Amino acid sequence: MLSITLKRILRANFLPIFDFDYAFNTYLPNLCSMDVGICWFRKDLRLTDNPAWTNACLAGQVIPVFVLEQSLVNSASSLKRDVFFSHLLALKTELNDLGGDLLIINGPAEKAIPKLIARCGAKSLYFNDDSSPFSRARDRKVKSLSNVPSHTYWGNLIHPPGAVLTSSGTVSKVFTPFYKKWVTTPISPVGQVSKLVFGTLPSDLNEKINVHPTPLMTPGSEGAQNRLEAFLTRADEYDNSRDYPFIDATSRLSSDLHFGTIGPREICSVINETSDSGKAFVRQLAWRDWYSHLLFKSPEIISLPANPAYGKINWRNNKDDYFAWEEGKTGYPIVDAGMRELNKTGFMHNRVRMITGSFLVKHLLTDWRIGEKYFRQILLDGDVSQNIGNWQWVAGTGFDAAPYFRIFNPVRQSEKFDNNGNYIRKWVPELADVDKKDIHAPWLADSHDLASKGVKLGTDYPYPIVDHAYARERCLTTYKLARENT
DNA sequence: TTTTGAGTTGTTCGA
DNA sequence: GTCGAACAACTCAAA
Repeated sequence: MLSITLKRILRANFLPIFDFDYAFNTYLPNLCSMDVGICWFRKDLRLTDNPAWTNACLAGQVIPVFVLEQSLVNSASSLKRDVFFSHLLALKTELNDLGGDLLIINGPAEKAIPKLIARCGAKSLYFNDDSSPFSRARDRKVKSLSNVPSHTYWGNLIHPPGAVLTSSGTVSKVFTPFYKKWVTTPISPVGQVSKLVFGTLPSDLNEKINVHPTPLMTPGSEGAQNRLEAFLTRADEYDNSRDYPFIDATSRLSSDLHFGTIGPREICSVINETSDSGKAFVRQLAWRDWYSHLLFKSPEIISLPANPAYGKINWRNNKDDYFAWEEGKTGYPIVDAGMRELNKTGFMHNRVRMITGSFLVKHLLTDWRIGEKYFRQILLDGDVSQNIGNWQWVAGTGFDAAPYFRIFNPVRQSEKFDNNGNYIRKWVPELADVDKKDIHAPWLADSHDLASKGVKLGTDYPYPIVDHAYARERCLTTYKLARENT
């Protein structure tokens, strides 16, 4: 449960902490006079800082529903699926504890929601918006087929698309001017849930879910609150330490933000924004909004480079290279460590995401969309808008992206950010005994030294699949050619 | 309309 | 080991 301190802070910040005593003891509504509304949960599996839920509750009797989209469920890794189902069941339990339930029905939503509305005689539909093109197309259909008013909110962002614009009314294509506006835009409060009356659920529609509970994280908003609290104890170190993958300095809230077990405004409200670390962290939430706003305004960036100068890169897309990358067998320890952390846990430290992403795109000249797809499937925080924005950044094709000639040197990065090699040792156990001086580039080490640590290159750990200096030149040439041919 | 200044996260080379 | 410049010009936002 929430600590007393955190609860106090949240209340002080007028966020919608549910006051159950108030709801049940002081407000006794007249059931008959209240309209029924559907609250459609999507990537907002929480009851606090959730404007769709808050407004649905205020409006009348509420029927909470989740629609299982098989295509989405099937495209996620089994781990991501289990984490998601665990969150979903946690929400269901939370609603059960309040005397209600979460109806879980099979999609597609454009059939399921209108059917449910008709079945329940609902008068309105509430949900939180999503900027991904898939979501928007589906939501348009749902709205047009529903025959009742839809009330939608951008509850998963700090500011909605359109709220942070340049003086000419566009979304800034450069981050810093966006951020300057963003950070001075007042955050609109989400109203408080002051009453809650559940409508009668057509329980015969409820689907059964098989979950393999994952030991990786406590599910639901309770788990998310625990993670937020844990982060707050080390948040002062964020600015100094967040770049070092072996240090537990990042918030680890990205997956909760993706599934919506916590809301960004709630996180923002407990961060000390006067400190350097607090500012740096909140700035990351601005990036999150920015990428979402950009995708909302320019849905084509889901598959096309935001910068048309890079529309004609001659990708190699070599399959062997790609699979070596995916499996963490490139021969560059920091790259392999990152990919193995990802494959094992569904998470990768941000610094290492840049290194592995840059390696795939620039060293191997693999189309960024291939890496984007893989990350989105496997990452527990894999989110369309964020993944697109970050991969386009790494590839140099995005808005305000890394310049094409900025090519990460995996060895320099490794020396700089994992100097002792502890991150590598954790995820590439065959190198666990290798000395600090040899671990970043084992192919440069004395083979006898390596052998004494139990490593024979080519047998126990691969040689690098490509030479850095060669790959760097190849990348520069290829990108230059693409620019010239535009 | 024109001008000005700024721009997430790097690398390499030479002094 | 440390420092600054070059990389390659460019685009964008704001004045």
